Amino acid sequence: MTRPAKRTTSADVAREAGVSRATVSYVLNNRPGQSIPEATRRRILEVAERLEYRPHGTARSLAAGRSDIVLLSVPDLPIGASISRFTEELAAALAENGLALVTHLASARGRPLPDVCATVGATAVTGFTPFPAETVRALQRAGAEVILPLTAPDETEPMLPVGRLQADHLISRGHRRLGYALPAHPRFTAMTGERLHGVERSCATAGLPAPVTATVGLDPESAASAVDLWTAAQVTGVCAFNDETAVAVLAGARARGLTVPTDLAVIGVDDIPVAPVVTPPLTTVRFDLHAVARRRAELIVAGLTGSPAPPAPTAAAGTELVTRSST
Amino acid sequence: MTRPAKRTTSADVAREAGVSRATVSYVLNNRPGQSIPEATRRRILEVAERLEYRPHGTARSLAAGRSDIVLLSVPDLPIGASISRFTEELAAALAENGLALVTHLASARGRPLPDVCATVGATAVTGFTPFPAETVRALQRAGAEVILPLTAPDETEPMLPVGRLQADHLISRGHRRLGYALPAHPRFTAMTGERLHGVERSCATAGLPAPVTATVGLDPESAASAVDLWTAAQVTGVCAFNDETAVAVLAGARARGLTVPTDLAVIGVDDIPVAPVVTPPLTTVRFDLHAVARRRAELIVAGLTGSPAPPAPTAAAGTELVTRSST
DNA sequence: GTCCTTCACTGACGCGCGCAAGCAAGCCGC
DNA sequence: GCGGCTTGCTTGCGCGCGTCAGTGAAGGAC
Repeated sequence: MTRPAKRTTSADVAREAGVSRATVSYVLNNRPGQSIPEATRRRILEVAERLEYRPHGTARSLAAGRSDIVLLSVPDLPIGASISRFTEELAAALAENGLALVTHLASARGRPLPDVCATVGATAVTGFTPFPAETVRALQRAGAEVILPLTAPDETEPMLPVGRLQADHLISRGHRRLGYALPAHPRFTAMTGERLHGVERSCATAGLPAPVTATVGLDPESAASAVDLWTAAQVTGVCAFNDETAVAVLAGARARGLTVPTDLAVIGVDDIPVAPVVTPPLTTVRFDLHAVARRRAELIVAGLTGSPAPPAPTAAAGTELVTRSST
Repeated sequence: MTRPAKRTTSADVAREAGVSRATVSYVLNNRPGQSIPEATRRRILEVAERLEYRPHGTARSLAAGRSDIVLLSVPDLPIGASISRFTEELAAALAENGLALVTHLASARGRPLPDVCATVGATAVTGFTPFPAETVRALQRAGAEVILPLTAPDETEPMLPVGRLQADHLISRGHRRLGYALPAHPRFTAMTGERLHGVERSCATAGLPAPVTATVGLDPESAASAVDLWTAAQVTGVCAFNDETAVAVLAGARARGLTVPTDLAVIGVDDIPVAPVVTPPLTTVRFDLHAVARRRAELIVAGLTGSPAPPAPTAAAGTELVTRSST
């Protein structure tokens, strides 16, 4: 709620420095192929500094035909902490390349993604899962040049190693029958598959039966029922979809008089802040979101500049076991 | 990584509909004071639909001198879950008014806020705490028209009721000496003051001594030391800055052989997902971030349109006690 | 003296849009 | 028949910027 307060334009700088706008533009973007004597260059830079000139991104985008805005489509409404952190890491990584991130909640009642893409003038669009072909086309018509993830080979199943790491850890501890705790909230359904798949693979590799899955809500009763199920199936180790679910399993075990980890071992994913201070401290798999976000940012920048994509990191990079007392 | 794929402009629609660009603009923005026969109107709308025309936000912003972008300055790097949720709620609430939110991590190594404001062409800038006067001026020069929060009366201490609610609950349970658990991570320091202040006020009102503060890190040892401090001071009830800290206090109490809530009562803030499944289930204060974000969005929209600000909600609205077994 | 090249710039266009002003046609009152 | 009013448009400007084509002056080659 303040006055418009006329902003300084490159014309102001040009006038003050006694040159034309074009020269100012060349200097400030230090465009190659232009011969500008050091004296002029310094003078322009000095004036720009003094007038606090900042190029108007909107106008620049219009002229250049491309903006510095990346649109992130976030699946549902209330999100887990790790996704939020991914968002922030991505924003930070993009910011280092002069790109701004705008997040769009893809709820049913909200505006469709291509609409938003057009109105903010985004040149790149990202999401957690690949977009349907029709959406991709609509986005392109809306001005998006880079759309990720596509179904590129290195992007297919980034979460699979997480499940493998969980299962391998339990198996190495001698557990022969594993359980898998699925989260109750529907917003996770898109992500559960991969992690569970990783656990199944490890079981198969070790010649063990497939994990016994159970849905665990965030209340003690729900968790206790799941524990009953696992006890009946002689499960001794449980991989949980995430740490919240794991903590619920901990509560369920306690409700049934089981001690962790001797009667039942539990391992989570995420290493949430409370993981070290629950009872017993939770063994978990930490996922290096920083690295994932960074890589995503690199891919976007590469796509925008037309440079080749950076090499893919090894599959399990950034996935780390944090051993505590629950296993 | 796809082709530019020329976008449809309003000129395309105009040509196809056999009218001028201005007419298209008038119809699509259904501008009052223009008399356009229903036939023409329908024809233009139909063509726009058919060509999948979406106005180019960048150009619109340039022409109108104002963008539909709101910039949110987020304090430090890794953020608590509740702040992330606020961000998302705000984005959703703004999206309903056709505004897009871009978040900027105000880290030291990042670009300064006014820079970002200019490059994304934001018309409104928000943050969690009021901006220093100098920053406000720089933002205005960068094109920001609305800057919140200012030190408006209704925005000053939104978190104070949270502390009051915590303390009042413990006092009503008969506790006469309270402790306050401060988080160890420096990123919270800007926010601890208000909540602690609320607790202090309630203590003063009830004629009790000021709360005994202790810093509690997210590890059992740190929490145990704090518990020792409180035990020595005959504290029987602890208000924690947030749920994570509260869970740590729970661990500290257990480490010292105290039972919760009989020996030591604990109350948190946020109602994080694991709150119902820790031992014992955590009593906490839930903060209606949805309402806060909504109100913030309303204030921004009001500021942008020049309409009067909506009435302030009552101070404690949206703050709710969730009673479980830890008190 | 003429021609060519390099240097150091400048003029002007266009990106897609909102909006002020203008303008032809039709109609009305007198 | 004429001035004035409404209706239904159109023409044209400008937002701030990137960028291309051009241009005058200086310097060198012959």
